[in-house]
Amino acid sequence: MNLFTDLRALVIDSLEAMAAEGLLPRGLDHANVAVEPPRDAAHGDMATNAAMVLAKPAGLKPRDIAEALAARLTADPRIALAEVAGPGFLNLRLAPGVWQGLIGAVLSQGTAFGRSDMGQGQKVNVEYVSANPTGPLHVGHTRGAVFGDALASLLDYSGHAVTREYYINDGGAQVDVLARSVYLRYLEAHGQAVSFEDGTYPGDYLIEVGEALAAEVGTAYVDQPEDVWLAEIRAFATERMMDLIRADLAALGVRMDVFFSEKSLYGTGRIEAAIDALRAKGLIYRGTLEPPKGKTPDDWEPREQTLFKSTDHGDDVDRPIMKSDGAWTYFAPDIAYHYDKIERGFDALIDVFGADHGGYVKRMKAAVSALSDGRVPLDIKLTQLVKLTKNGQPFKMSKRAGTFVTLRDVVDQVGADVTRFVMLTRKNDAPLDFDFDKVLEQSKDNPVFYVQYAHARIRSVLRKAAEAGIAADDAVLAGADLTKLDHEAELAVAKKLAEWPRLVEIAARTHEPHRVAFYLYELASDFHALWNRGNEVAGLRFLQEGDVATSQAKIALARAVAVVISAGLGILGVTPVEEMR
RNA sequence: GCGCUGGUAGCUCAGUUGGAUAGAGUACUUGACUACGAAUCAAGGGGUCGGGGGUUCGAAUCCUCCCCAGCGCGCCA
Repeated sequence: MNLFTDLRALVIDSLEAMAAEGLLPRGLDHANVAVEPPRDAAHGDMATNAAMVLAKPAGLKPRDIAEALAARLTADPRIALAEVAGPGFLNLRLAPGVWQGLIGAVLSQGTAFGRSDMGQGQKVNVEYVSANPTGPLHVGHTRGAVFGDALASLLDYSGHAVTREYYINDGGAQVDVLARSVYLRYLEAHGQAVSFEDGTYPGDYLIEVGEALAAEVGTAYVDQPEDVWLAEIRAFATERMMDLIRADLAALGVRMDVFFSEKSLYGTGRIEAAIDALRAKGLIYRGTLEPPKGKTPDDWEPREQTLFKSTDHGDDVDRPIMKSDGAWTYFAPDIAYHYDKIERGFDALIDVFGADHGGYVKRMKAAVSALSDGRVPLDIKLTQLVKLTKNGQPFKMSKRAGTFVTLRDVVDQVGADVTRFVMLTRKNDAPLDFDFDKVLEQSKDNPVFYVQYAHARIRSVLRKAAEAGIAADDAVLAGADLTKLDHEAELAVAKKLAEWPRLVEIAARTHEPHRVAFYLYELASDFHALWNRGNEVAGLRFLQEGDVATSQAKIALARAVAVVISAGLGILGVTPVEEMR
């Protein structure tokens, strides 16, 4: 139930009726007609720009159109008042029954209130995290993980068929480095002294992997050349790292549908097939790239390479897909991977990358555009850095990795729910400050607490109602006499609830789950405001002594707020709390 | 040099396919607990929306040119 789309439909119907009567030209384009909540509540509950949008094509004055439209709209029982304002806005005030009906709808639909069929079952693939399987996840991954996961949930909630996917970079040189690092730990487990040179990974987390390997193969690899053990240890270590990463994700409450191995693309003809698909479109050629202007590398020398003509699909320069030694560049398997997604039949692709991969966006979009002939849109969301602080001081510590703060460090300290919510209190492409003290602070400038507190207060009301013997399960509340909710302070909260389905669609369309977090904060704020007005106006308290019917109506409102908070937190992957501790 | 992402109140940030007088939090000032949880609420001041130009009935939002910051820029993924 989305009141805004309902009312927009009413406006469009009215405009068409006016056209039929000759008040407006026929066949006007209504695409830009909007019905929105006005910024200023004094302007009513909803406003439409219809008259201003249509004035020019209709050759009429905006206010004349608005007057005629107003007269027609007021015939609908939902419209209490329609008045023309400003340059031609039509401000609508809705009948109280509309808002009361909305509360009933929330209670009968539960957290499904706000679900949308906007996606129409479209198959969407959301790829996120995709960290190299060389160690535990760190804070940067945490933000991407939370963002991707919430975005996936949001798309699901708005009617898309979502696949959550992780691309395992197990095909490149970095897993060889991992294998060598584990080999050193393996030797260490056999009592040898080792040192981590040549960029090998010194983190403690590989100690147990080396020990496990030693337990499994004994001394078989000791003093053996690399070609004896590299492939074996690489497979062993990669598997261990993925176990570690899966456990990290689980600790954060992130569950993937698909783990896709880069390695599975090699030696199977799949990369070749993808490149051939591009070649068939005339997009693969041998050529030499110009050096970047203004920044020629010292060791630059012209080199002929196999290139992908990505400039045909919006990129700035063509991109190499094969090294001079004949091996694929990292871009080639990525092309093959996205080709695979396209062939799996997804209608839309989303990749969540760290901001340091920003330079990769255009070529990836070009590849998907080329491979799908422009049919499959690829949106790439970049997540900016997380600046960790504690007491305002830069925070650098890791129990396990030595050099970086891990996902586990964060979750262990503040919990998964707080981590997730805080990570979503910024737009994905803006840097995020994460203060270990602040996020646990119990005050209104901590959104996590503020929203949870509102939910806890509502649960408290329900407990009090139970003590007072007032029936307050959702079925009873949905059937309560909601016409008793007629105070403007109460209706204001109902109006905020009415925005939820609209907010969901906007957030889903823009791929911006942070909007959910901000909405929840606003909803909580409206609820806290109503709560406090009960201090002065006894009639606004949720429990009305000796008046079960009125109490039930007011509890219904509170419960509806809790339902929407639960729905929103559900999208963010956060569990609503019963009480604050 | 080019590209991407940002620049909004002292500080941290929102801002709806372009909509009315640009909003929160914080900080500062002042008020509200015989109350369903005052961990909350109410009120006040605080702005060249980085700058110029353009499109539009209307621009923080779209176009263009500059300034500043972060990131990236041919065989690393």
